[in-house]
Amino acid sequence: MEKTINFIPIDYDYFDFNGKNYAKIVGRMENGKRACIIDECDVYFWAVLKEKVSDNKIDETRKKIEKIKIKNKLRESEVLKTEIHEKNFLGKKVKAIKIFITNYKDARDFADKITFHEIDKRREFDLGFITRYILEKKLKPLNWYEIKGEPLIDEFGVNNLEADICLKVNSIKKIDKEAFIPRVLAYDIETDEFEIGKGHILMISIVGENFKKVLTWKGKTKANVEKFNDESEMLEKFVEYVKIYNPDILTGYFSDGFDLPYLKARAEKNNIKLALGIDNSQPSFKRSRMLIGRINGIVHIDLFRFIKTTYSQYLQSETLGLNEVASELLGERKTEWQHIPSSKISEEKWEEYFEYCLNDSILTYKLAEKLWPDLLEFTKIIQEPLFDVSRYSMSNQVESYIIHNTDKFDEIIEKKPLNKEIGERLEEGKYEGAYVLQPIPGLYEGLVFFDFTSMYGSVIVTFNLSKSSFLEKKEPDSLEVNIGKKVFFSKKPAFFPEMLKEIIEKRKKFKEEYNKNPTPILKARSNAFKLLTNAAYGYQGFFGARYYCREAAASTAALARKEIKETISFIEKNGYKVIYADTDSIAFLKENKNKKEILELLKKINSALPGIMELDLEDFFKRGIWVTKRTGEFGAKKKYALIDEKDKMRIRGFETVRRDWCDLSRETQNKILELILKNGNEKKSVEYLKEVVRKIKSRQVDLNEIIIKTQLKKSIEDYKSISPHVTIAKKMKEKNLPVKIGMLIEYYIAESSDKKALVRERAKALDESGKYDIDYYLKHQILPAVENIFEVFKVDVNELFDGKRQKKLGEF
DNA sequence: GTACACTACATACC
DNA sequence: ACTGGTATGTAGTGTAC
Repeated sequence: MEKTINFIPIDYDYFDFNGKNYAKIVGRMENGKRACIIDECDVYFWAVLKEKVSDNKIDETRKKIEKIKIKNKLRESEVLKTEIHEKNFLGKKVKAIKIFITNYKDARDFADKITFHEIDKRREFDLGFITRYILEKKLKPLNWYEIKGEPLIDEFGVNNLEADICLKVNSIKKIDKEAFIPRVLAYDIETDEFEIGKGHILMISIVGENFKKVLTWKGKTKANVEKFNDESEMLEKFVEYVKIYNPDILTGYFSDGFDLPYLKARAEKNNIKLALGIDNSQPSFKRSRMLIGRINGIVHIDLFRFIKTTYSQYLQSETLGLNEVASELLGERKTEWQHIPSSKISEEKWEEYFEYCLNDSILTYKLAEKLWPDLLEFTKIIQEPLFDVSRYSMSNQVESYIIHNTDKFDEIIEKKPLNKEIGERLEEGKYEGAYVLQPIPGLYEGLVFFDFTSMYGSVIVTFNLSKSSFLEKKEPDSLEVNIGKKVFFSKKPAFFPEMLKEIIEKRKKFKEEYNKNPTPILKARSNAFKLLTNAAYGYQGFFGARYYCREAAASTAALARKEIKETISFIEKNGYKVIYADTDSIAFLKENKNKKEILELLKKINSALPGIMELDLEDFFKRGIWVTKRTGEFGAKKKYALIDEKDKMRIRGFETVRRDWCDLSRETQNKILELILKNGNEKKSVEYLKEVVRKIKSRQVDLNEIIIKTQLKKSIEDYKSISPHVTIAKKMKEKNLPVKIGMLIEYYIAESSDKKALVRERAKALDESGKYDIDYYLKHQILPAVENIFEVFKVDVNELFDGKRQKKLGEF
């Protein structure tokens, strides 16, 4: 008996049954109950025919293809049928054979066997089944559908599923329904060893809506804390609570790489099953570059990964740890907790530890709520499952967007590059990128900043730069670009620039909508299109891209250079003095002109700009300072400080904004820049500097002011050059402290009897006692940060740092 | 023994 | 190797004088 449900697909999976592929999709119905639907779809790929193959030959080829069989240990696959279609491929009309097969996993093997002379290319054999399913059936994640289907009782093993209804799909119809709010459960674990599975899990916190718990087998029971006899009982209860809460999303912070694999490892050790899946399966892990943890029927989201890959560019945070990210996005910090061996934790201290653990889950839960609009919008726009979108890199997001938007263009999808092709692409080396104007150092009064809106994106659209419009040789009415050699692009609109044009238009539309009606959803939607726009250029220059086109990327940069240089000349021709420019922004002196005149200039520039290119007024600034490089007397690029008419500072490139400088030099430089920009001269800042120097020399500076933090970017053994932070990392490892790739190594530079000692030999971890090296902090932390600023005013601060006086002090 | 060029590395800008 | 190139600047290292 056919049943009808309203359904929102959340988690996508597939399985094989009798050699065929089936999609298994878990979601919710409007009453909040869980449903699972099972569906099949055509599985096929394309064989693109060479030009001018006769119909007879095509028929022969089809027959040959239809006879191909693939036999392996698991199954026997065959070609079900073939069809001939007129399609587009990279800007050309082509004839292609659509080859329907029984199992998508064998597509590549089939493709490898189709080597007939009449066939030019094979494509779309490298799409995942879920992607193919979503493309074919248009059952897009996190949209509402009316599903008609036959209830399943025990077919396909669905009787083991914790779902209220299971249907074998007959029909799918998109319907309009209001926003969906998922059931989210956040979790966090605390362990006594950092290495996965090595120690015990001391406690697990879980937080959902009106749901807060800490499970432990340590300390004492209290409100929200449940104590168990051992780790094993605690783990079993954790699974039980997840089942009771019945979440759509289970989320952690860095849980792909830590919490989930740790839980699984400890469950194994305790001989229990971590049956979190709705089919009672255990989490499974895939190792690509990093570990990825999947739970059947529940979307496991590692918020750290989503933030790192797609969200971090909005953030100011210097690290992407939970503490900094939560404090920036939520205005809340982690609870204080000093990690000590669990054997040394006293009764009262356990309570603090529970609080700490619970708070991590609370923050994670709140972050999930905060980021939900972004996750939702990204998923709906990219059209891949939430699980994948929350982990995709930007190039992956762009590529998936393309894949799910090719049907409008009737395009056959390009294949992923093979390793050999990637090698070749990498060998081509870099191409010339953006233009940066060399500034003349000085303090300037009254500045205007213009910038191009989505410059590279608008260049790609305006000049139609892409793999499909790239021409092997010059053609009539083609665009010629010099990228070291001459390359040509067709003017016939190609699908990549067309798609990007649409993305840019949507971004504009949703931004306007957001300005009228500022909801988080509209903001997320507009941001998603902005991110896609910004990533499109990098995508075409990325060696791993299906639509990689070095010539298009290099031409985008070349044309952007041309446009900004012409704009600079134009501004200068209109009597303005241009101070600085970088890639898509131009700074010039306002002089005695008023805002209206500046806007008129802008209008004049815009009327002459080609295509959809557009220059925008970014802001006016009261003052700005540019300094020299430390080596040589030229103005430094990418380093300047501004103050706007509301006295708000904007500092770029200076040590102040670099996390690998100690707070003392960052704060000193920041204060000095502030005093100069506010007062218009250096007088007060000299006094300020003198005071800082005096403090350093008289050892009045606190340890936390002089800590230098440097990231460990690879494993210790891989370093060819042993710098201070690597030395400290080594020492930490010897002391059995956790040393992981990506962590910030903290140290300070101490005095040493050996004056010739290298910096790394003087570097000390924070718990090592020592006197800070006055000379080092003066000459290597403060002086470099301020010297060039004072040089602008012809003030030589070197005498303040005189080494002799400092030595005298030390002798006392 | 020191000055200098060079490499390795980290981090920022857009 | 998992978006692009441009740029500054420190510390370590090898070499010329």
